[in-house]
Amino acid sequence: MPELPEVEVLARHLDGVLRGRTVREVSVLRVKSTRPTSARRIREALTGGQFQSVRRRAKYLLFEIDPAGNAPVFTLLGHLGMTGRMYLLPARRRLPRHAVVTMDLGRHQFVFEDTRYFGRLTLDDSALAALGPEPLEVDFDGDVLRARLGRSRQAIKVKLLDQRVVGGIGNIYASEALFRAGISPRQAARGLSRAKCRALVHAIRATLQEAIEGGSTVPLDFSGASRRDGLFYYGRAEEAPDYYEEQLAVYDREGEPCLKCATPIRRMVQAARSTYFCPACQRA
DNA sequence: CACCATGTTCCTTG
DNA sequence: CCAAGGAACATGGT
Repeated sequence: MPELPEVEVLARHLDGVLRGRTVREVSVLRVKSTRPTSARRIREALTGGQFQSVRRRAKYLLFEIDPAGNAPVFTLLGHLGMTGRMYLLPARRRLPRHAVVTMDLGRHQFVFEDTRYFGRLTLDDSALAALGPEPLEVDFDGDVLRARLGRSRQAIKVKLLDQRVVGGIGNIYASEALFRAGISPRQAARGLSRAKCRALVHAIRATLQEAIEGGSTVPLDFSGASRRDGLFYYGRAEEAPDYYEEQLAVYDREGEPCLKCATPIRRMVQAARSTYFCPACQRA
């Protein structure tokens, strides 16, 4: 689920529901999910604290917390991994099987649920330092991307997944942006011209922005209680229109006609991940 | 049983 | 030292 647009939509939602709320109690049900911070440190840091804001950086959620007492404001870092969800439930509501961290907020409880345990809720923010630029910031342009690609011979698709190059793009939007820009996912990063880099940046921004808007205009169910939700699988309310399928031009559409030229979409594997592309619109 | 999955990190190889 | 590839992490769906 979670690439930049999904995390952005979730961050806006959580900011609205958490701002000003006080943490009465914290339960760490899976020690793994807070590492390297211990469960005890998480409890001590958060208990009695108040949420000031929730923001996003790349695929990370940043919870600004004003702690109990006179201690300075600090940041709690969240990452959803592949299957993480974060949402509020009424107090005392039964927890899902894979709840990993919960916080008692009074009438509600905050739930971090994570089936595969790849996600994190931690005080360790060291991962932020290595992140590349935010793709939606104005200073991210073709020349910035080109400089970050450097002399690498690696395929551009693989490079877009490298969070040090640019932050927030995942496997779905990497394929989508390359299709939109008409660039072959196999293209060596160092071989992209200035013009191609500009086109790619434009495609990345448009793709991410549209996904954010799509997620913002649809009623979302962040608990995923309604099954069967495509990309916003954390995600889309059952009665909502089938937004996801309509949005994605190539991802998970192997064998289906290209929306531009009707050539069958192909799937291939790069760096052990699926890449989808149109062999006609995205020539090497 | 086989294969696949929206992510990150670590180990190995060249 | 670096770049690149692949496995590992863990669970569930098809």
